[in-house]
Amino acid sequence: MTSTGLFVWEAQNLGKSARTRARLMDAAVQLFARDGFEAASVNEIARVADVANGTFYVHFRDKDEIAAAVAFRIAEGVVRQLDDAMAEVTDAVERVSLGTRRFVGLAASVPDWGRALFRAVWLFDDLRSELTQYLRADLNLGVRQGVFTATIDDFLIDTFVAMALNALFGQLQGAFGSDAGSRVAELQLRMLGVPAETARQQAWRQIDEPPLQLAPLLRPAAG
Amino acid sequence: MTSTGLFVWEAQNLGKSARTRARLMDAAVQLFARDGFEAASVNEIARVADVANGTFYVHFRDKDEIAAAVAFRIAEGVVRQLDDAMAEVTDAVERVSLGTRRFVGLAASVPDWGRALFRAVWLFDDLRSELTQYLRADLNLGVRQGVFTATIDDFLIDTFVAMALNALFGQLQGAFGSDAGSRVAELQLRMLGVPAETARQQAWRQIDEPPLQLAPLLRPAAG
Amino acid sequence: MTSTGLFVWEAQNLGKSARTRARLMDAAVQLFARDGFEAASVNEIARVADVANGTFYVHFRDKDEIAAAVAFRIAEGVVRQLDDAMAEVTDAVERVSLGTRRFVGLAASVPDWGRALFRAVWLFDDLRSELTQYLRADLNLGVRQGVFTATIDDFLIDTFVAMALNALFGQLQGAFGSDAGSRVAELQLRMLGVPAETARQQAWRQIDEPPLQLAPLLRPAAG
Amino acid sequence: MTSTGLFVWEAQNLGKSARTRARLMDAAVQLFARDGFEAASVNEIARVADVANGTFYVHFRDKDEIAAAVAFRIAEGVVRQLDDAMAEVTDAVERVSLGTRRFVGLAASVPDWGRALFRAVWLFDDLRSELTQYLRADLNLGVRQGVFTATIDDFLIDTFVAMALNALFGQLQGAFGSDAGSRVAELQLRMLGVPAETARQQAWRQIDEPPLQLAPLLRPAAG
DNA sequence: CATGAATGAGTTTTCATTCAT
DNA sequence: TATGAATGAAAACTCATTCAT
Repeated sequence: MTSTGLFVWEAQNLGKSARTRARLMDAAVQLFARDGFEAASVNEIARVADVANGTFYVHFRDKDEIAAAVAFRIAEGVVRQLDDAMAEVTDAVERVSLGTRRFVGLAASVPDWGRALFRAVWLFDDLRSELTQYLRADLNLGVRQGVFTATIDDFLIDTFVAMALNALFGQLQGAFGSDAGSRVAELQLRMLGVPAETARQQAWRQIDEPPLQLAPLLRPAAG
Repeated sequence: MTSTGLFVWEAQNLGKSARTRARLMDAAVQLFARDGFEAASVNEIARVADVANGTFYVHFRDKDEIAAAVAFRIAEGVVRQLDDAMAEVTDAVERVSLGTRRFVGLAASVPDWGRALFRAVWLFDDLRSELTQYLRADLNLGVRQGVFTATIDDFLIDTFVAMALNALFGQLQGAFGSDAGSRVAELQLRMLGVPAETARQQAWRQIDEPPLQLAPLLRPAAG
Repeated sequence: MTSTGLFVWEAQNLGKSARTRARLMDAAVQLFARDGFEAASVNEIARVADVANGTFYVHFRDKDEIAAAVAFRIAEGVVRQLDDAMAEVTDAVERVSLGTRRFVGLAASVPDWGRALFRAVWLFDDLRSELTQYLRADLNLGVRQGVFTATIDDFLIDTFVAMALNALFGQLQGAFGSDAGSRVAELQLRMLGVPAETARQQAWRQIDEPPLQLAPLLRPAAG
Repeated sequence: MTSTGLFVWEAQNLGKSARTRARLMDAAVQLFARDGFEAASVNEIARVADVANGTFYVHFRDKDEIAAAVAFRIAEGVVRQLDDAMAEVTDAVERVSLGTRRFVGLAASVPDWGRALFRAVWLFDDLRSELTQYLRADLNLGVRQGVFTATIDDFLIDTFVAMALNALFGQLQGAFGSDAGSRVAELQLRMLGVPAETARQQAWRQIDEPPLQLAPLLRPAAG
C-alpha cells in the first residue's frame, strides 16, 4: 500500500500517461509529508516515482503545480467522504463533532496524506474554502437549531480549522494518542456554547461507521 | 528603530563582537519574517547585517543556530514581559485573557518578530515549553479557583497555543482586524468553561496598560 | 497566407506525408526567423506545425537537416525568380542593380523568409554559391561589357553579398527604410567602377515589374 | 599566450579577484570565438578558466554580462589603438584606408578576439557606435576635404562596417589571405568616390607602423 | 506514417560553507 | 575577529532524441 501508492492504485486501469502522473503524485505526497514542500526536490520526486527527471515536466509545470494537484485531490476526497458519511445526520452538534473526529482520524489511516494535507492548507488558500464549505453550513445549522451561541464567521472557521489541524498534526507526530479527535471535538463544542456534558458525550460516543478510508475516495464509481 | 534593529539597540553598550552578533540577529529576524527560514540565505543575512558573509560563521555554526538564538531571545523577552505586566493580576480568567491578548498584540507592534516567532514555534519544540510555562500555571490556577472546568494537560495547552498563533498569523496577514486577540481570548475562555457572558466581558474590556513593547524586553537589566 | 505557410500552400496537392513535411518546414521558418536557429526547439517546431514531436524525426534527421532543407528551398526559389525576372535584361549594370534591389525587396514581402535566409547564409556555405552563381556571371558580363573595372573574384562576391545582406537585415530590423535596396545597389555600382551619376540613375529608377513573390517560387511547375 | 590569455596578462599585477575575473574573461573570449555565444556554457567558461562554476557568478551576473564586459573591453582597446596610431594622419582618404586595414589586421594578431568582436557587433548595438565614432568623423572629414562624394549617414556607416567585418571574418576563416584588409579598403574608397587609381594606391601602399597589437591596448600606461 | 510519453544529459543558477589573508 | 573570494553540491528546468504503440 505504501509502496504502490493510492493515486497509482486509482489509476491502475487508466492509460500509461495517467499511471505515470499518478506515480509522480504518490511520490510527491510521500516526500512533501516526509521533508516538507520546500525540502522536497523535483529530482527526488522523479527518483522516488522511478521515472526520469525530465518526465516530471511532461506532467507538471513545476513543484507548485504538483503540490496543488495533490492537495486538491486529497481535499476533494476527504470532503466527499465526510459528506457521504454524514448524509443521514441532521443534528448540528453531531455533524460538527463527527466531522472533526473523522477528519482527524485521517491521521491514523494515511499519515503521508495527513501531513501533505496539513502543509497544503498553509500553502493554498483555495484549499481552506474547499475543506470548510460543509463546516460552515453545519455551524450555521447549529445556530438555527439554537445549539451554538458563538458568532459564525471567517475568524471562527479559521480557529476551528487551526484546532483540528493541531490535533491532526500532534497525532501524526505521536504527541497525542488516537483520542485526539475526540478531545478537540469536545473543546470545539464547548467553545461553540454546547453544555459541557453534552459536548463530552457527543465527542466521545462510539462511532460505529468504519473510519475514513482514502482509497475509495478517489474512485467513488468503483466504491 | 526599524532600521537599527532591536538586538543592536540592546547591544549598543556592549563590545564590538556582541554588536556584530546583534546585527546578524536583527537581519535574520527581518529575513526569516519576510522570506521564511528556508528562503532566507546566509549571504543575504550577512549582506543586510552589513558584514562579510564569512563573519556569519564567526558567530553562528549555521542557519539553524542563528534561528534558534533569535527565536529563544524573542520568546524569552515575550514571556518575561507578559509575566511582568501581570504581576498584580491574581484572577486566572483575567490572566489567561490578558496573556493571549497581549501575545497576539505582538503582531501589531513588530510584525517581523511576530512572524519569526510564528515560524519558530513550529521549528523548535523547546520554544513551546518556554512560551507556555506561565500559561500552564495560569490554567491550573483557574482550575483551583474553580473557574475552569476543562482538563489541563499538554493537549489543551497545544490547542491553546494553536488558537493564539492562528489569530496572530491571521492578523499579520491582514485577514483579521486588530480585535483578533479579543476574539480568540473569548473563544478560549468559553472553551475552558467560563460562562459566555463573563468570557465576553473579560476578553473585550479595555486594557489600560501599554501594549507589548519589545525593546525593553531585551534589556531588563539596563532598563 | 501567413497562417497557412508557403510550403504548405505549395504542397496542398501532394500526399499527406509531403504536407506534414511542409507544415514542419513552415513552422521552422517561422521559428528560426523569430527566435534564431539555436533558440528554436524541435518540440516547438512540431507544436507550431501541429504535429506530434516524434513526427519531426520521421521527416528530418535533426534540426540541422530541416534548417538546411528550408534554406535551400528558399534560396532555390529566390534565385529562380530573380533569374526569370531578368531573362530579358542584357545590360550588366541593370542586371546587378535589379538583382540586388529585388533580393533586398524580399524583406518587405516575407520577413520570416528574409530572416531565415539571412541566418542560413552564415550557417551553410553551399548556400552562398547557390545564391551567387548568377551574380558572378553578371559581374563577369559587366567586365566584358567594359562597365565594371573591379576584379571579379570570391572576395568581391562575398563583399557584395555582405552589403546586400546588411541592407536586407537592416530593413528587416526597421533600421533602414524601404529604399535600402536602392541605396546599397548604388554603392555597389560605384564600387564596381560605374560612374556616380549612372549608378544613381540605375539604382533608383522605377521598377515596373511586380516585386519578388515567394509563393510562385516554390511551385513553378504548377504556375 | 593562448594559454595565459590577454586579460590575465593585463591583470597580473592586480588583486586575486581581478585575476580570477580576467581568467574568466579570457576563457569567455576563447569559447565565444570557438563555439559562439549561444553554444558556450557558463560551466564550460568556468572549467576553461579553471575555477569552480559558482565562482563565475561571483564576478558576473550571467553570460550576457561577461559577453558585454569582454566585447566592450576589446572594442575600447581597438578604438584607442586605432586612434593613437592615426594621430598624425590628416588626410581623410588615408585615415579611412588605414583604419579599415588595421582593424582587419586584428584578425591576424588574435583570432579569438577577432571572432569575439565579430559576434559581439551583432549582439550589442552600443558596440557599433563605440566602434564607428571615429569612422564617422573621418568620413565627414573626407566630404569636407572634397574627396568623398557619397552621402555620409547611418546606412553608409553600417555598410562600411559590414564590409570590414566580412573581410575580417573571411580572413579568420582562412577564406581570404592577409591582403583582405587592403582589398576591402580599396573597394570602400571606390564606393566613396575616390578615383580608382588613388584608391588602389592608398589601400595597398606599405604600412611602416607595427600592426595592431592587442596586449598593450589594455594597459596603455604600461605600454 | 504518426503519435506523444519518456528519457537523461546538459544548462543556468543558488547557496551554505571554508579558508587564506 | 573580520574579511570576501572561492568552492562545489544541488536545485530547477530544457530539449534533442528514442521508441513502443
